[in-house]
Amino acid sequence: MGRRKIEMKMVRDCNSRQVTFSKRRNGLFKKASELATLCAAQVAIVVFSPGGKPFSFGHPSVEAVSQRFLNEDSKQNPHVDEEDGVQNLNEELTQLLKQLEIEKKRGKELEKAIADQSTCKYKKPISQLNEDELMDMKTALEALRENLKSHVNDMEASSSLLLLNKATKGSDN
Amino acid sequence: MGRRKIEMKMVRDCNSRQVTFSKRRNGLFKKASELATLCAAQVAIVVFSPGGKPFSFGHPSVEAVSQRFLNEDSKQNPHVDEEDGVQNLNEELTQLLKQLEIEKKRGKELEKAIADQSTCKYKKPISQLNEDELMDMKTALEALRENLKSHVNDMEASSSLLLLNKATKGSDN
DNA sequence: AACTATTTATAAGA
DNA sequence: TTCTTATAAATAGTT
Repeated sequence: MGRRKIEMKMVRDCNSRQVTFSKRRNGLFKKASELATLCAAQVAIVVFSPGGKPFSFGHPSVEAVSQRFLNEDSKQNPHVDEEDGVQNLNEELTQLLKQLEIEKKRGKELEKAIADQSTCKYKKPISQLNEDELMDMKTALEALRENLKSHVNDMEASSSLLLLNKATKGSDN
Repeated sequence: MGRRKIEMKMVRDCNSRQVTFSKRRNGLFKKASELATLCAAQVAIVVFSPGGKPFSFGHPSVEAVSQRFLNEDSKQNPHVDEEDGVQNLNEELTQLLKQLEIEKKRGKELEKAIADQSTCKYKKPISQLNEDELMDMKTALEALRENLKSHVNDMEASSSLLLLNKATKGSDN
């Protein structure tokens, strides 16, 4: 979003990557702040820079939001308004299908990354890889994990939908 | 950022607030995703809507990033040198491998849970939902499960590869 | 859920 | 690093 459109791939140059990180981290935190203000929402963000340095944003605080999130998680009950059953279902389903589209796209890149690894591009010991090679490997692994994570999220959403069904169904049974 | 500039105060109208929340939440998560991709950064976001409904984004996962954040916190060891390439990257990889295991485990549990629920749920159509919705949902679920399987396989392969590398590296470190 | 008129974010460059 | 600026992207209000 600037002088040129950039590809959505890891920025190669170490310096540029750091600059991009700083700028975009600021942007992200600003957006989060606005979301919290405009919508009276609670937001928590934790980011690790490529070098492993932690940054965080929280409204009202990272800790408060985290705790609430963990509590909800242990409740096991998605708690959705029964009146809006179908409506919510549609929205969640739409969201879910959107995610699937994104994942399919990302899947292509993933295959490529895996292929690269398998074809002994990285058979050297890790300690002998140069920085770029390490970043490649790290990115490939993260992409892999991100891909699974998305599917896990999808499945969680589906799980919620199923629970919702159960609740809705229960009301007229 | 649209037809007009808006004041940075809570949106009064309940409906508008919900719309704004949805739009901006999507925007925030997209930005987070881009930051992760472009900069090889780890990001976790948790948001509660004005209605109290939780949403989250994580790369590689909310849990992984949170854990790492909490670890760093307890270590009270903020000595991270952004320029220290290989050493840090090795640590990153170790971290990622740990997280990989967590995700794999989690994914399998979810798969089982979904399987249990879906066999129970789809024996009978739910009266409040129309046929299209049900079909979509079923299709989505089936696709998701297949995708998860293949990606878990990918991850296992990749994980083995990296472990092999690490073992090799151990001998000369 | 789409569509634009605008505002905002930001990639390059200084 | 911080500022500038041309351009891409996000989004507020609208349909």
